[in-house]
Amino acid sequence: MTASNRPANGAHKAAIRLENEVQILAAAERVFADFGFKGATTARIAEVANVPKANVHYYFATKEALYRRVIENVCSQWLEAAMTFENTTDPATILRGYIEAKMDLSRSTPYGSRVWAHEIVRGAKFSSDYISTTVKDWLDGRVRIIRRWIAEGKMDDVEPYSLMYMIFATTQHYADFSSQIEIFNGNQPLSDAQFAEAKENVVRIILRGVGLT
Amino acid sequence: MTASNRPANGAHKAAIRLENEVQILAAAERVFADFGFKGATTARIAEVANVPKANVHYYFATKEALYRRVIENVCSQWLEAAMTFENTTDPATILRGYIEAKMDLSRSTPYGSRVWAHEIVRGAKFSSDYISTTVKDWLDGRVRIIRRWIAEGKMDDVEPYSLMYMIFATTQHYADFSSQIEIFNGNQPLSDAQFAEAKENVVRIILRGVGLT
DNA sequence: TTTGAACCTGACCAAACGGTCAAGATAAAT
DNA sequence: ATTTATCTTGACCGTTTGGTCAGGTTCAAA
Repeated sequence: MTASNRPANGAHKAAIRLENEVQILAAAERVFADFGFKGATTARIAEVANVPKANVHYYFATKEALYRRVIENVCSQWLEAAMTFENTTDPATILRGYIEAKMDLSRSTPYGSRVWAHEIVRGAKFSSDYISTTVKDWLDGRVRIIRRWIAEGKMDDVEPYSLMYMIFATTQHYADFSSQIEIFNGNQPLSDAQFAEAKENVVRIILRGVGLT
Repeated sequence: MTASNRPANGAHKAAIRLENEVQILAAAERVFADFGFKGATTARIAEVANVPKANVHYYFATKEALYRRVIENVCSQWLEAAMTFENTTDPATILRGYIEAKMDLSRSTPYGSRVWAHEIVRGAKFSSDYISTTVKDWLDGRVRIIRRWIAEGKMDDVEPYSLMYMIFATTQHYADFSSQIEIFNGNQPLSDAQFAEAKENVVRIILRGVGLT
């Protein structure tokens, strides 16, 4: 663990650790998504990650510690998707960009969203600290931006929290409830074309709904 | 209690059974909502229902059977809320009525919604049969009604499934993610006034979003 | 009053679980 | 070459869990 100026110094061991951690975290995300915190077993996570169970506990002391790491990874991914709010174009473009980014995340990485869903439905027992600080600050910032748009007459006078909750709920629904959507779609996952249409519909209804088209 | 003031015809035994079943089902709904299928324990359900654990298994053979009953109860409640679609007034009134009924259910009985959320996020393992028959038939019926409204030029040409998913997601969000909303609201549950405002905002954004105002 | 069906429950069990550990294997530092 | 630190893993353990069961109680029909 010493800082070294020799490039090859301990690089192999470090690579092993990194690769194992990544592999275990990816497996944990899938298994927690499929079974929730209590339902997921370290044995199953080890099996998916293709390592012995004892090795999971070597890299992550407890199941809870592993779970917390997964939760944090998911949330930081979402906050990145919200960078569109920093742009200085018109509200319609900004909101469209955010909704589309959120929909794309539900499509590309649904597991993380489902872990988050399990966690919140269960009462946010492990993540309430994180939500009440980092996430709340972020949300309040966006709400202020929306209030400014309303004050400037650029959009309808809607309650910004209601709007943001609608965006959260609708976009994440395509990840969290994908099994239900799949059944309604004749036991077929949404095709790329179907998903693109859904995305456009979501954007259109919300933008028009707040008077932005 | 003497035989004379007891109901005739074995009604007392039937009443005992009914009351115990109701009590256990109510407790199960709460516990499943808080912990999911795997995380919930029959011991905890028995404790909340105020009966010995063995009695839970006397009335419901397995934990899975109990869970299935809870799931079905929730869903049939939702289907009832959709009776508004049978009315013969204008689309705006019908949709408003449905959204409001769904929001009210999220407010009055959030536990059932959260059990459903756990179940679907986990992959609908126990409910896929029910969804692909009863629920799908119901949904397809509403979709046909919406398509007719569109054909008659009464509302915008939006994909009806996308619209219904948005209504599902947004209304159920207020039950399923209430712990998150509570944190964003300064660690206070939404007051009646706040919830009424949220409800009105949801109705307004969606109705305007599909061209119904 | 008798009889049998339905209800009740403390005590129990096999299986599954998160986590531990000792002993060995591998890589890095000296 | 030797030592030291990290990585690996099968075997193991105490606890929790869903479910069982025998023996008891209550109720209502005959």
